Amino acid sequence: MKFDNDRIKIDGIDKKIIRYLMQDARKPILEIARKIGISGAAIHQRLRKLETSGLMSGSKFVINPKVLGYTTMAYIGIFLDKAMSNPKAVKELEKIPEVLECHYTTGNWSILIKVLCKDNEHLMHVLNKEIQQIQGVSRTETFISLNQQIDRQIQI
Amino acid sequence: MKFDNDRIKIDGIDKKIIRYLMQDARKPILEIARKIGISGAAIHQRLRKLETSGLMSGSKFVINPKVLGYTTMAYIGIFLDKAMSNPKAVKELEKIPEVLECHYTTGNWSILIKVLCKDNEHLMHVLNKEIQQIQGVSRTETFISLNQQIDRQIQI
DNA sequence: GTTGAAACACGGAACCC
DNA sequence: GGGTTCCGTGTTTCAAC
Repeated sequence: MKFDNDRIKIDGIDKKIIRYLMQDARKPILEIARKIGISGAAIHQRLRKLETSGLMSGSKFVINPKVLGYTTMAYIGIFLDKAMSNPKAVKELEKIPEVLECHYTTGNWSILIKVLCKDNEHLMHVLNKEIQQIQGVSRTETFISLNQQIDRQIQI
Repeated sequence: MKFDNDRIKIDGIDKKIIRYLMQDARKPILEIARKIGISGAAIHQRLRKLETSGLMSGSKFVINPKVLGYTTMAYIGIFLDKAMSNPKAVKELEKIPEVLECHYTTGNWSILIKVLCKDNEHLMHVLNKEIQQIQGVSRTETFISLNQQIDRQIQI
């Protein structure tokens, strides 16, 4: 990736704006303007600057998977055969909707993924019928998240 | 957590609305209305229903940590002494801003965390000077993410 | 940085099917 | 229950200062 600037100047006002929008992306800009004490147009200009700089890469509506019945989160370390081309495995993992994250990692495994399933049975299915079926996957290690205590973005 | 309904009915229109807002929380509702082909007020009503149901738990502005120089992501498995009360360790982890996620997990470790650092030196500091200093932490295993290939929410 | 103004979006009320 | 239109209020997004 390439950005306009690898060194972006962010002053205290920028930080305040970002902090407000990081916790609620739909917060009206005018409301933030009133709280900070500058005009809405000024915030608008700063936001445009932050967007073109690449720092703000968009906004997401966060949904609560528990309401949909997704209560079982797990991390799975995947061992791949040496012969297997890793990108091919990632392409297959991408097709599995339960896979939320996928990392190439140092250490024991080739790949570490995060999956979200409805229950243990669902997880079992994803493991045996989806992940283990991918060509090149030799072995997996599963760590079920019993309870997620922290979930946040980097602080500004 | 308790919700109005554990079984929420979500029809095709709801799904479309959610999908639009999941990729851009600031997308104007009227714009979505035009694309779907119903009135803005109808979308507004559906959104209120989805919000009270607990499914939409808010919106977040996503920032790109790379622009701030945070390029090293890692997962760290933490072994805790049996004597240690885990919640106390989590409280200490919460104070470390580089810690983005924290899970109690099944398997080898007591806790699995995700950290985001500027570089390996920074990660080293967090490991040795922050995490290892927490009372009850006996040993850690670190897996550096060389490349994150997938990062998404659950599909609707 | 500000103001001002036009265009637009939001969110309620009243209503229809 | 859903959907619609109408409308006052508030917000976004310009340009000009």
